[in-house]
Amino acid sequence: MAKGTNLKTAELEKISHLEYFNIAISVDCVIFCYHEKQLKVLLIKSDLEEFSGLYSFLGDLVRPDEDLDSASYRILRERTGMEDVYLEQVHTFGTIDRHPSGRVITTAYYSLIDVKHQKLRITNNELQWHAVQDIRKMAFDHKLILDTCLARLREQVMEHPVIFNLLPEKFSLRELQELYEAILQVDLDRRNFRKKIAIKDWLIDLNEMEEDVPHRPGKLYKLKPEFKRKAGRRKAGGPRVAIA
Amino acid sequence: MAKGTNLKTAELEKISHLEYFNIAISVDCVIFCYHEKQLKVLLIKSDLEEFSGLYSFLGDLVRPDEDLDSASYRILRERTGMEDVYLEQVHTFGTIDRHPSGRVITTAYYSLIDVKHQKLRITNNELQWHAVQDIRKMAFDHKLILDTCLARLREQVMEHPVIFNLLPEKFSLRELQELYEAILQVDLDRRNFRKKIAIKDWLIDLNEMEEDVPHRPGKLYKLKPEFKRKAGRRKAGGPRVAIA
DNA sequence: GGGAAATATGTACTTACGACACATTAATTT
DNA sequence: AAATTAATGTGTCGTAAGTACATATTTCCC
Repeated sequence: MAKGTNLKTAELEKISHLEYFNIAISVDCVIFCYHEKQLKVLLIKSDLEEFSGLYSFLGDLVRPDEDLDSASYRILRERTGMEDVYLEQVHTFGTIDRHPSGRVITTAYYSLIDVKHQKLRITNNELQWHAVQDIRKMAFDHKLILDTCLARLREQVMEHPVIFNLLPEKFSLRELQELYEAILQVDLDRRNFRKKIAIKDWLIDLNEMEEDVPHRPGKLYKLKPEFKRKAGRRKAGGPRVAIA
Repeated sequence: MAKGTNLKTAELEKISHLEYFNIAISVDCVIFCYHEKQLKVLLIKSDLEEFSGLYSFLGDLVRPDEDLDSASYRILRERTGMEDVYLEQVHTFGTIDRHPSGRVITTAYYSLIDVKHQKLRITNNELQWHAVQDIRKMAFDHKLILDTCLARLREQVMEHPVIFNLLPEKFSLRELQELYEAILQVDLDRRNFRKKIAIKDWLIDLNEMEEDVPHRPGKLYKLKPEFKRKAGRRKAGGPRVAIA
């Protein structure tokens, strides 16, 4: 009987027998961007017959010689050309029947990227951005993965300055507010919104103005460098004691 | 090239070749209890030479015919005799070198149990409860797992009524407060604490008193049934809009 | 130059948070 | 049985944050 993950010799022998370990492990990347006032994710059309016409997230099997986190970075790099992205593990999905071709356990990561970033290159033209709101069905259990990542994103956005990874370096407060509204699916009062952002003290006023907007331009801001967290093991940080 | 988790025939063939999939997957259970005014976890002494004298969490390899979640339930059932426990997935740890005997990716779950529960049976006398505060080093990367689960527990405890899984059915407000203090490692003001608990409206006043306490007994309460969440896929729930 | 459409800003009300002190009860000791 | 001890139980006030709400200003466009 196995005792913890303390694999004894007997158990190690099992590793060399396929029947005991025919579980594959993959990672799936839920890549969010913000475009045309909508929160979108990067999807690819499934090539399995079972899921014809449905889309799935980008994923791949984890290689024996790479860390789990590295696998998700690799996928991002290979598919988007971007190097320095916000990426966070969300949840691992492991029901027996989630993959029609066999037992595959997958770890989902979510990523936030600036869709206008210079380095972004979607080479594969089977890849498409889909507005989160419009997605009803997906291949595999990917709709569940999407919902789980969305819930996590909403939690994170309430507490941490991660949202800025979806925006270009310089942005206006209107853009920022519209992004919050797109993610949280609520309307926010402009004055209260600005008050709270001011209190957070996350932003630097660039003393520059928007350009090419059809009406009066707003001021541009950027995130203070100390709040830029790309990959994010969430800091354990002392609890703010609000009890419960 | 693999495309998502859409395994093509070519990729499925890889599944039948061990060299591509010699990654084992396990689950580890971080089982918390509350005893003698301390938050404790259930540990077992590692039987690997590399980790002699160190302790690890209970874990086991995931079987091909069980869900990932089921594997953690199985371990809990086998090791504690308990059936209906609070259990939640926390994080998956997948660095290459985390297990000295080979590539093992593990998904950590945390569990909250009432140490005085009638059904609790720790049969194996190699299993011991250790106060979280006293734990310095552990086998594998289990100290990291502990810290991650502790951080998650602290987050959860601030927002959701999960803490009651650590207490017996009936408890006093003092016990509840001491438990919050043990988990969050802070001192709480009794009056403010009671005020907030009252606002939450989680409790039923049983109109009973503590017994066998060395001084004035306090009133006993129990959690309202509608807040009892055993296994907890966290409800996605609409965001409370506090912006950011 | 006038109109349209956006930016920018402040106040009053309400609710939550945090610090803080004293009377009451029951068990224990004298 | 009276006094002591150690806990339970409760309320107020000042401060900070959250919410609702209206008007003046700037720039673009015609």
